[in-house]
Amino acid sequence: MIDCIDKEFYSRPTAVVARDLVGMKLVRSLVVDGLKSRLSGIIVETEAYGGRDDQASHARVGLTPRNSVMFGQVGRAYVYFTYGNHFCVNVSARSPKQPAGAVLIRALEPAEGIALMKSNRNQDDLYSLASGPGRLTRSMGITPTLNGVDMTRSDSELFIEIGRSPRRIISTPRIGITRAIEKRWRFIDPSSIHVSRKTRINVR
DNA sequence: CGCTCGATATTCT
DNA sequence: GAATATCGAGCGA
Repeated sequence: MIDCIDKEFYSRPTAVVARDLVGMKLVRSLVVDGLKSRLSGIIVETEAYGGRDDQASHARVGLTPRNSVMFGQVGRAYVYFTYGNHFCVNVSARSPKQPAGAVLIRALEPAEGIALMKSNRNQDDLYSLASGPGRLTRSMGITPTLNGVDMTRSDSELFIEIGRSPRRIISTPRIGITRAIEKRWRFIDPSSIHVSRKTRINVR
């Protein structure tokens, strides 16, 4: 029996959830050529995004069609399209007192279904497969059709399991934003090389 | 290796 | 019209 992370885990302050998700396993269940397949990776980089009080968050402007998952039930997938090319995946998480929040998953260390992930990315280099939010959604076949999916159920197409304990977790300012850069709400496992280029530069 | 640029949805100004 | 929770191609050093 494998543990799927439950709603209680996500019903805590978003930054705490973001930190605790490092080391957990993101699982994508899909059907390829009539066969049920499983893709997974250990989460090695996350970022927390809050509500009105977080000027870097999509939720800072209040509820819109795009960010509605951030205001809904915790433990749901928030998938959005960005920069004209890429998808990013978050899981909604927040303290019960807060109106909105989500954790952006920024990098994975590939675990299961690596051959299919390589095929999805048209890329053979293991270290480039899921080292970045746009890369990991592509390698795992995550698109906005999964927006709103309940990630606390192991029969969902996308969910998170207990993984391993990272040796160490570092926090730094978030990447690719211009507002609220003082918040150190990015969490990474610095022992993993499966991280974005920008991350590595920052850690060094 | 580092820099610039294109892709172009959603939202903001 | 401009900015954005990004990535990879193309180019020059």
